[in-house]
Amino acid sequence: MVDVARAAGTSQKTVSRVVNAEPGVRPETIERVQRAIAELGFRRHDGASHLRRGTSTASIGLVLEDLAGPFYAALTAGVERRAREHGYLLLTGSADGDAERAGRLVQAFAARRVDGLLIAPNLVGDEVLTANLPPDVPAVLLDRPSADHGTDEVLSDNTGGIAQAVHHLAERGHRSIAYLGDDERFWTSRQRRDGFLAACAERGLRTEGRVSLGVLTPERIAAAVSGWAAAGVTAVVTGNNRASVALLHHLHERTGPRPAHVGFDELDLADLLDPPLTTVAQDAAGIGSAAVDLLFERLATPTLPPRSVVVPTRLVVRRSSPPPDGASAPPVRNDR
Amino acid sequence: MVDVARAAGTSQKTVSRVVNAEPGVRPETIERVQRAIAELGFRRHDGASHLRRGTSTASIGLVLEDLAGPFYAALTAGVERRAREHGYLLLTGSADGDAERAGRLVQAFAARRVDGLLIAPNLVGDEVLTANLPPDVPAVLLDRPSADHGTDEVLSDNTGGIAQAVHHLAERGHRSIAYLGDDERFWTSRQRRDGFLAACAERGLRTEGRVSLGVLTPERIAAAVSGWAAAGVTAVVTGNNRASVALLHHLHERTGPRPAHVGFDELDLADLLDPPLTTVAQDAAGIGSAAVDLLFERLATPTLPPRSVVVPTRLVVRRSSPPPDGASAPPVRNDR
DNA sequence: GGTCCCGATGACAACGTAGTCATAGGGGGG
DNA sequence: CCCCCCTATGACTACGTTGTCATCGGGACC
Repeated sequence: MVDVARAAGTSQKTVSRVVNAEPGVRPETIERVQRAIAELGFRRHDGASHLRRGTSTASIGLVLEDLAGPFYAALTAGVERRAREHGYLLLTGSADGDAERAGRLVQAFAARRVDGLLIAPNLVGDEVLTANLPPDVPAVLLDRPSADHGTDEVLSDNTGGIAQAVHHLAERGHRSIAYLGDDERFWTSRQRRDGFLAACAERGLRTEGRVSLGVLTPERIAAAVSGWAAAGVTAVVTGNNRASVALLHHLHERTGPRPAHVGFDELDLADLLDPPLTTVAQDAAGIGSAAVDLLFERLATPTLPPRSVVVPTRLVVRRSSPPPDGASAPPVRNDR
Repeated sequence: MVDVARAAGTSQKTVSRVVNAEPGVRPETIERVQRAIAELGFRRHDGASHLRRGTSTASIGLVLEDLAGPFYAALTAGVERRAREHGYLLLTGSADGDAERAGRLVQAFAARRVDGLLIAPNLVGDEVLTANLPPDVPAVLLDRPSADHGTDEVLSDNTGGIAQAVHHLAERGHRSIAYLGDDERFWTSRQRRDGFLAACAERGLRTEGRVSLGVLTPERIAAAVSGWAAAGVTAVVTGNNRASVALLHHLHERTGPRPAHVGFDELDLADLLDPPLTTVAQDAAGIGSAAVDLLFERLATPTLPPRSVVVPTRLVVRRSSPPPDGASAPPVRNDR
């Protein structure tokens, strides 16, 4: 601005006025300053401006588990869209399963003075965040709750979504349903398993020996599926995208009767599979934009109590979940 | 730092020394300062630090077409990983097909004083970027060249990848191959079409009436496919992910003989489709990390001439590209 | 003509940090 | 015992910007 002022034959303060479109500058002065700005290629230094103004940086930080997965990509898109609507910029980073890395990201974002943080890594425990998150930086947890409920959070309706899957299968006549979950270090894996157990209990369905949670190795899946076949299982619910794909691979390479299958979380090509996969679709973009909304509300009113938003899921019935062999779908119950 | 200094009974400058681990501070002083930092919850203001130091902000800006697509998600992951290895933070934004929005993103990133820009939106013309990109901010174009070759660029080997697909089909005995491309406003759509024409010419294959480029409406695809069937087409190459999916949907809802199909760009579930789809896989993450490498090289040596990096593709043969009916695969030619 | 007021502009300080240089205190060598 | 040098520390200033207040000139009004 000093250089521009010299070129325009005015003071640095007047340049500031022109740059910020403040009133009370003569039109011809504005003209001179703008010409000088164009000639010198001047750009305002936003960092210095924020420093002096003491205002926010109009940016938020997003910590993810990984950037490439479709769920996180859709979530990021939802976050970025809503943030941009507010004129905010988005900083992103992925933890890649490393709690220390997540902590460093949180600290780096905080040092950049982001206005708030959105924290989604599923494999990282609370302790790292509470150790790294400065108390004056508002944060929203995504897709996972905080243990002490001190922060806002946005969750998928895991329990309800799994219940949708179980009820759908039960209404089609399945009486022996299994659950295949991902690594139990994922909170969502455990949460959805619990939802599965609850929904089965509500339906009076047995679950003993029908639940498998853990790292998705082909061996574990093969063992689980063959055990289930022996137990008369006719339908499987998979607890996330990766579990769905793992089961599909297993079934793909194997002959014999195919259990009905409902997958939690939508797959891009679900309707092109053979058979097209019935899924419980999560609204990843909706989770992202809801989180941004929570964050802005908290920035406006820091004294709000911690809130928890549950984003509904949607059952997308395709052809992978027919009634079991020999049974036709019973009439739909009317009590729900 | 002033507050910390008061609490520690020292000067602000000594706090700065402790924070930056500068030598020449007595251990007990360090101790006192660190205690005060912990008590007050002090964090250094990175923006002020960068301002005073006059150094870079250790951040780069990434402008994408959209954040949710699998190609862009993988690309972002590659960028973020490499940037983090250098201790850089990543700002992201999507243009969503809007050139003006892309320009605003470029300006916002430049005002934040990012050290460099990575620009990937495929639907946006050069003019917006040249109008918005300050000459002193290094930029790398991704997945699309610049018209005037003034900036570095990283491209997929579109021509070579399409040639891989054509040669693969030709070697299996196909003599009448068609190309289905996405909206021709995408530079990659046109580039891959040209690659298709060149590869067919090299093989002596006719292309008249076998190339369809444009918005992927079901109507256009149906018209193209039925036209091709009349022309004796036995194999189709699709020019990107969306074209592959569109064609798969069309084939899925239609009976009759199924042409062989090779898709440009990998699909997550390609091997679970029926039949599993032969693809030309792009290395999206490799494109991203190569772009970051180019950027850092230019930051180190601003006088480098503009460079163009072509990232190779990889043909993944699956079962959607068998020889045409009645033909067995001829022996593989040895001249290549 | 004097006073008041308003529009336009500039001088100065401050945001939080780090570089430069000065200074105080202490120990060793002459 | 004096001087020198080294260690530890602090005062001051600048980075680029904006808020505050002062100043200057001119026109309107009495």
